[in-house]
Amino acid sequence: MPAMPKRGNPPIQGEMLQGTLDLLILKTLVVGPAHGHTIAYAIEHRSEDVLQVEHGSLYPALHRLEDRGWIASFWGTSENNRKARYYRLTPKGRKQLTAQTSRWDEIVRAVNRILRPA
Amino acid sequence: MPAMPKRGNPPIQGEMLQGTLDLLILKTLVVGPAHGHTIAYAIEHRSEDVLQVEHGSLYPALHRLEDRGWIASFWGTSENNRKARYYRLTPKGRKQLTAQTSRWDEIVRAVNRILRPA
DNA sequence: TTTATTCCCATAGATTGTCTAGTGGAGTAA
DNA sequence: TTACTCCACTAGACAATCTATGGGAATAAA
Repeated sequence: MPAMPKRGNPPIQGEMLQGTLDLLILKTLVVGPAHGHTIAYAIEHRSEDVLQVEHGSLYPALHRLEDRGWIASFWGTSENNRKARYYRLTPKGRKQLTAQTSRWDEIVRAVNRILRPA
Repeated sequence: MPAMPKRGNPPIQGEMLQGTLDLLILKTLVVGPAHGHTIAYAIEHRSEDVLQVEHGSLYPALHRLEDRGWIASFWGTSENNRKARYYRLTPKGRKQLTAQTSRWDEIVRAVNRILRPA
């Protein structure tokens, strides 16, 4: 049986989330380390299911962020007693978060200037 | 000699503009038909040079939008007396503009909920 | 004990949209 | 004639995502 749709409007995937996933992951890790599943769930939940995070996007993103030194990983045990790879924000990642947040704000302002000129 | 940098922060290209270009083109055409050069200039100017539109992105986007029936094209003569392909918004494109605008707003709200929880 | 289910990590291949780096033609100015 | 600007367009590379899997390990059900 196919899964029931979540609710409300169709969730947003790649198409418009592009480039934003990294920012959202960094932000999610501010409160403390987390593993993949938790990160994806947090983003979906805190966006009220508007944003969807597919596994095929999540793991490449995590590896990408780790390669760049913005997050670091270690093995641990999840709340459900499963082996899980935890990610934590590095100092470099914290700077990135600040930078990417203002970049995001700037883009939103710029797009809105076009969509809704004064 | 290399071109001088425009001004202020580095302009935003693809990386974060992704998926937004179509929306911006549609919006630009609301006031009337325009050709490629004008469209790119309008987006850059009205965003106060925050958004950059490369030709290598612009023309594929225009062809894409035309394929989908959201814009239509015709040959004309530019203000500088050059042959130019003008694009105009179709009724279908007008609907798309409305849909994509609220979609954009929804994404911005969702991302902001994560970046700045209440 | 066996089987099914859930949790978690991970990858391969296709697709999409962008970028870089050009080509070419036609009007205009030097 | 030459150089320059305006305008359209393309090829090839690249980056981030998606779809569709696979697989291991803990738990629950049979």
